[in-house]
Amino acid sequence: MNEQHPLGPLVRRWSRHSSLTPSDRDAIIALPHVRKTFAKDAYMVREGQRTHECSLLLRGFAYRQKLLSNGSRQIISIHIPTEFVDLQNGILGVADHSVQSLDRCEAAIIPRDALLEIAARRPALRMAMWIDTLIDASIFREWVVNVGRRDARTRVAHLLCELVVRLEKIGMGRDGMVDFPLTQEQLADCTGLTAVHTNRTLQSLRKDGLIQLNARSLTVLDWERMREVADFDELYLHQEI
Amino acid sequence: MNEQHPLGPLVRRWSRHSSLTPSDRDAIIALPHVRKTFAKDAYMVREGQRTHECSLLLRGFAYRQKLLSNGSRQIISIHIPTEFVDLQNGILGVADHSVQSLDRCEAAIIPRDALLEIAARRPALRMAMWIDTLIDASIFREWVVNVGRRDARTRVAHLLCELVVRLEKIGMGRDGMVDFPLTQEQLADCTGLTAVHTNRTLQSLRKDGLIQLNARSLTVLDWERMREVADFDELYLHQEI
DNA sequence: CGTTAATTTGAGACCATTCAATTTCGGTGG
DNA sequence: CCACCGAAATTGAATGGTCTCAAATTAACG
Repeated sequence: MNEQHPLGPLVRRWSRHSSLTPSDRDAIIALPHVRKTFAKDAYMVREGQRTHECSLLLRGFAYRQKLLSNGSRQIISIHIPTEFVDLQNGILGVADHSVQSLDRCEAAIIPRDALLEIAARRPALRMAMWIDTLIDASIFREWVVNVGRRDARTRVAHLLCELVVRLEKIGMGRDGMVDFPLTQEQLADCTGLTAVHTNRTLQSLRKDGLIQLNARSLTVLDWERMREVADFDELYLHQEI
Repeated sequence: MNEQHPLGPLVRRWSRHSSLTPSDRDAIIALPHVRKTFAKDAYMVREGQRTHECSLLLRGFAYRQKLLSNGSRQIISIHIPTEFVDLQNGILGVADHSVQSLDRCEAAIIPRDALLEIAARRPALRMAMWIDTLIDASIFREWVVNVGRRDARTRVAHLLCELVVRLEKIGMGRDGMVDFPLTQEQLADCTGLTAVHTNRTLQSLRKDGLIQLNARSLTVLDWERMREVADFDELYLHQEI
């Protein structure tokens, strides 16, 4: 029963962009792993650390960040369940940034060698892994655009759109409403703004009837107009379905 | 003679991060390809285009960009000789952004299927390709940090550092002096600044005796201090040697 | 229900932008 | 070789978006 198995979601994710044989699916399910729970704000990976395993997020949210010498930080990406938070580290061998949990979350820890081994033996799976890292990269590119060339309002709206779409893709959320665990300060660190200005920007989006955001819950009220305001085109997410 | 062969530089680049057997090297050299010259400012890849081939830059510089609905643009990355400008497109199948030449340049156009085929048969080469795309992604992450959380001066300095280091790695440049084909407007589109402010920022770096920049030539005069000013740590380039 | 974290508000300062004009530079034709 | 041209670089002044700092309010949590 893949449906109940902790690695079932990974099978489903990879099936979306790669065509897997039944035996590929079995190979995923057979991956050795241990489940691990992380408290809120726990480090899942530390910058500079050598990698021996990869973490697949099963429940909860996580983010990747880089700290600057002047004390500020930039969040590089947000991760939602069914995603690897550090697949690239498993390949490059050393983490060039940290990963932290956004809330209490659960992950399947898979030995790096086990992943490399199924990658070596199973063309479809290695392609699926590669594609995962390429989609990651595509999202990074869009983030460069977001922080580089969009004003605060558009920038924040774009990030919200991305998260809602990604959450809906994995079935977490309906009618534009999703669980939303980011504080405004974290939102600010995603968008390169200050927390204060992020607050004012959110108020502006609220006032215009575009979103509703409170108590861990985000709703996009007018998807049509939101998409417009956010300059949002989801092609870069490469999620055809 | 790999030294004279157009794909020789690719052998050398991949050898830096992956260990290749002689037969791997031969397989690279045997890749079918055609040489193609691009005029200055020519499109090498267009956003939305389906991919049938990948371009390896042999001479000259190129950049990837995204255009926004408000008319502005963000440059996503700069590419120098020996790099693929669109390896990820070859895998994902559709280009989510454009690639343009920065000056007159020359590329080896390799059929996508030929690359996929050596990737399928040669573990070391597929790993080398994957690593290339992962290093790309790592650079994107650093760019997010750069435009997101650094002020103009640090931001521009950081970009200059990155380019000098990457150019020196491939033997183009000595003693901090490199061929530099970016206009200030393009520099601005890399850093999310305006051309005017980029100009003032460069002047400030010049005034402080950090760089010399004119007529397609950039020299870092005080590498120690420049590194400091730029908040530059090259770990993210993943170029051990 | 107290305590801390998160959000909100206000006012002033500043970094970067905008717009417009001027100067320099690289390339081209006479 | 010089005159010319358009592109690139430079300068100035005014505007504005975002930041900073500090305080007040609200929400989360044990």
